[in-house]
Amino acid sequence: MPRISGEGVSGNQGVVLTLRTLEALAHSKGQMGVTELAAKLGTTKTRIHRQLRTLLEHGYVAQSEETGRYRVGSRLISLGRHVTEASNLAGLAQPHLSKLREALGQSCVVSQFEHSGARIVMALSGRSPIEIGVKPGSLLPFHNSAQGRVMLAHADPEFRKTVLARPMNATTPETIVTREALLVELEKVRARGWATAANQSAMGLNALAAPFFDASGGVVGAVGIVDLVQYLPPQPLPEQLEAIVQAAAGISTSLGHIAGQ
Amino acid sequence: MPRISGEGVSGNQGVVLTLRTLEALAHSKGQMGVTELAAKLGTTKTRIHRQLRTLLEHGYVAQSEETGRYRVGSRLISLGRHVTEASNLAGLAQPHLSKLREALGQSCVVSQFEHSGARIVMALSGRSPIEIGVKPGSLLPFHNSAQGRVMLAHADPEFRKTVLARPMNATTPETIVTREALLVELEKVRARGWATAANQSAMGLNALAAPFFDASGGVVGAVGIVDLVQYLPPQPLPEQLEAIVQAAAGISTSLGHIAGQ
DNA sequence: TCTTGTGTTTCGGTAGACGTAACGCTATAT
DNA sequence: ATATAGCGTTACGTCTACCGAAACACAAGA
Repeated sequence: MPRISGEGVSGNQGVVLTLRTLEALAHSKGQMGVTELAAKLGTTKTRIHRQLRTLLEHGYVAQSEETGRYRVGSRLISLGRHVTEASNLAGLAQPHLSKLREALGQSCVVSQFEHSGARIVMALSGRSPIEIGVKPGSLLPFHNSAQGRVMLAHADPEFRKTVLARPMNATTPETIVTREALLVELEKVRARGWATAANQSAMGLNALAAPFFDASGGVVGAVGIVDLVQYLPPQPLPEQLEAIVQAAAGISTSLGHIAGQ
Repeated sequence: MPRISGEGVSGNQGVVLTLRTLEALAHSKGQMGVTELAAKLGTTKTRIHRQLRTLLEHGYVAQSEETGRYRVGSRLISLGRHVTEASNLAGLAQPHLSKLREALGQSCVVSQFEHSGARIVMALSGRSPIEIGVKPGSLLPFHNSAQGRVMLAHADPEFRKTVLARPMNATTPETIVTREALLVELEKVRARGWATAANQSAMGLNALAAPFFDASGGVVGAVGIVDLVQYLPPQPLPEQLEAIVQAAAGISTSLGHIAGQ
């Protein structure tokens, strides 16, 4: 007999499987097989297969012609574009960034997590007559920038592993370029929730960054300040730390993240 | 008796309604009611309501506490982020942009459609010693930029209407600032598939842009070139037109768009 | 106060989704 | 070569979980 509604369980239950399937496909960078999905989602192959058939027919997923595995489809991408546009990271982060600039007077930056690094989304230049900052649209490497490090530290462990396997170039004599050293640094960063990068991308330059997260707990991007080491020491001032952490927390909240993991 | 599979109809059918519901919510900027959704999707209130209940329980949609209407939820936003990241407009467009720069030697730009204007995603500067271009991350207005105009011309008619109702500032004496004149220009742009903007954002400057689309046929962004009017006349050269249109078509194809609307 | 609109709930019947099990097929290992 | 193991896919009968029509509770106007 059907459980009508009562409490807790209600509505369609096939739907949640579908959405979890799409989530799994979206989170996995490449393609996924039926069996793999069934195992990951704890259900039978048949169910997954039927769902995928339907999704395939409507263009939400696509199937590799040769391997038979499935990947995100064009219609889902289109949906994703509309959704992210509605959420609008730049607009959401702007008040927090302005407040940060107001409080510290230094160059402030918001960047977004991408698989190839930290993409600068927005920047406000500091009050100092000397222009220190990064250009919007540019991509910061994971290994030698505060923004990149703090994202990598909070990213999916498996993804972190693949990044650490990539070769790292030294932009200064002090740049961390060995897998082991960076691993140690990242562990420290993850534990305290913020990262610095003194003399890492250029001598005399430092940055301080903290991550923000969305509702699912995944890291979306980072907010940070950039300045000369003289004004932003390797061990940042308490007010700088507090301001950054607060700004990051504010953006997280705006993104629907519930504090406390 | 169940129609097993046969041809045409197969798989779950509740799923497609759910996804169409999410699409409807994503496309409408604000919130939507149960009745409204039911009418739009051609089904009963009951069905929609149950779907929404399930989606609500899992965080894919959110419900306004006071009006009872529904909007996109945090978890869907998170999904959208992952999906769009996987599609990666910047990476996709890069080869086409490089080819364009190669062919014309002028400053080339890719921008993405946003509700407040054309957001510059990527730019390559030209071969000329004089630096002409736009900075990545900046936002071009709809009314006085070629990129903005070509997007607006191909955007949803209703959205175009709301944009045209907004006040427009004149950045040069020649800038089109009246609703009627812009409407005429947009109609021309839509018909021929490309836009220019000579002396519109600054005197002596011109731009040429063509739009690209995703699989659903919606405009995603535009690719364009920027140069002095001297080198990019109000009526662009045939080779410039051809190169731009080809680049745009190439990006469309990469995005899964099937040529011919 | 009556009407007309919301979003929400109930309820029985049925058709559509479910699991089990078998099918081709391709690679890998024997 | 041959056997094995894994993949994505299909078949089919059971049964459950979704569906539609109609009623409900509440809000806003007339």
